Amino acid sequence: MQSVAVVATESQLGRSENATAITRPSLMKELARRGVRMTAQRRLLVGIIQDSPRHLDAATLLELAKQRDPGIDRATVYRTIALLKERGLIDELDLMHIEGEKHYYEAKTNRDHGHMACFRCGAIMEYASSSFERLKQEIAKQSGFHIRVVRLEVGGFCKRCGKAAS
Amino acid sequence: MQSVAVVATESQLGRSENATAITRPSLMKELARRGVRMTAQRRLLVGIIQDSPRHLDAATLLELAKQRDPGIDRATVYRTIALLKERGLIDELDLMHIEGEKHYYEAKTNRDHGHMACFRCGAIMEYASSSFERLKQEIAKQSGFHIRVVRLEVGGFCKRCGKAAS
DNA sequence: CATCAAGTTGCGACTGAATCGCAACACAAA
DNA sequence: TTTGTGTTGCGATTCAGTCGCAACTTGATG
Repeated sequence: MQSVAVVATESQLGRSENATAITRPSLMKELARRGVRMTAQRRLLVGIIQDSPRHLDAATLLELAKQRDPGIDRATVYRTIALLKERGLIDELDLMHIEGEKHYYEAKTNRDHGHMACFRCGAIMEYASSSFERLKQEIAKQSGFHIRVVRLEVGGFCKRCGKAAS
Repeated sequence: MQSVAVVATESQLGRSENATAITRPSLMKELARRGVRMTAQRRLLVGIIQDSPRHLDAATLLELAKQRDPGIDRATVYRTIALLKERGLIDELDLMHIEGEKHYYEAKTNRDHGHMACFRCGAIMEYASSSFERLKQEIAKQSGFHIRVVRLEVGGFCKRCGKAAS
């Protein structure tokens, strides 16, 4: 049995060619479709999340948003994150708390993927594979659990840092 | 290809019979073996973690410890948790933040396992399987990543609650 | 078994993420 | 345009976790 994996650094996600491409459906359209009231602030925040090549934490998202709307408030950022999370449009990550206790967010992709965080250099890599999909199905089947969100995080040392350490 | 899984509720962990038993090596002995200085506080905290059938958060651990040593301090609890975490003797969980932002801890078992959290009833189930082991190995092999910790968390609805909802 | 340096504890002050109630405001349906 | 409902900004607040420091333990050593 072979499995095809997608291993990507943050900025490469979606450009991998050895497996099903990873894509992000439009958050804005999804919200409109579901009849969620759109405000200038939400459009701004959702746009930033959608277009970000990095995993954003709430404080960074606020900073980026302030560059375009200096009046935007922290509470609005948290409320918008909660909105997107409840509706399953973004995923929340801890990235193994590699840098403090904050949470990171990313627009949900068509394929679930895990995150590997290097304790030494801080690199974040994403990993999607058919084995991961199979594991999810197995969990659902064997336990009768109805899966809504999956979070797979791996901490350790990346190839480079693993070598450097030994 | 078949995989043998261990599905267990919190209190059943380790009593499953359809797969490799899940066991917890003695934290106390491990610490002694590694030459870590033992104090009354550490012995108390480590004992509580080791024997707990539940996943403990820092505040609960502090409460339990205070029943036997009222003078014990929050900072000591956090410092002991950090000590055990650094040495890879306990795992840190979020349990999908099903109840606030706190972290939960459990003594590391001989087998990695994921946690399923039911958004409706709050039940926590553990899941270990050979597919999970295979996925870990695949990740390590394909990306050259040296895995230290793995966290697999699944949020959704348990069998009961899934039925009740529909 | 007394000594003592190094490691650990308790304390209180502090940080930083996240939440809340409320009055002012904006959206979109009519 | 109007209007009611949902959203925002603000400031105060909560809550988990951290830190510096003086007092105290531990366990290695003679």
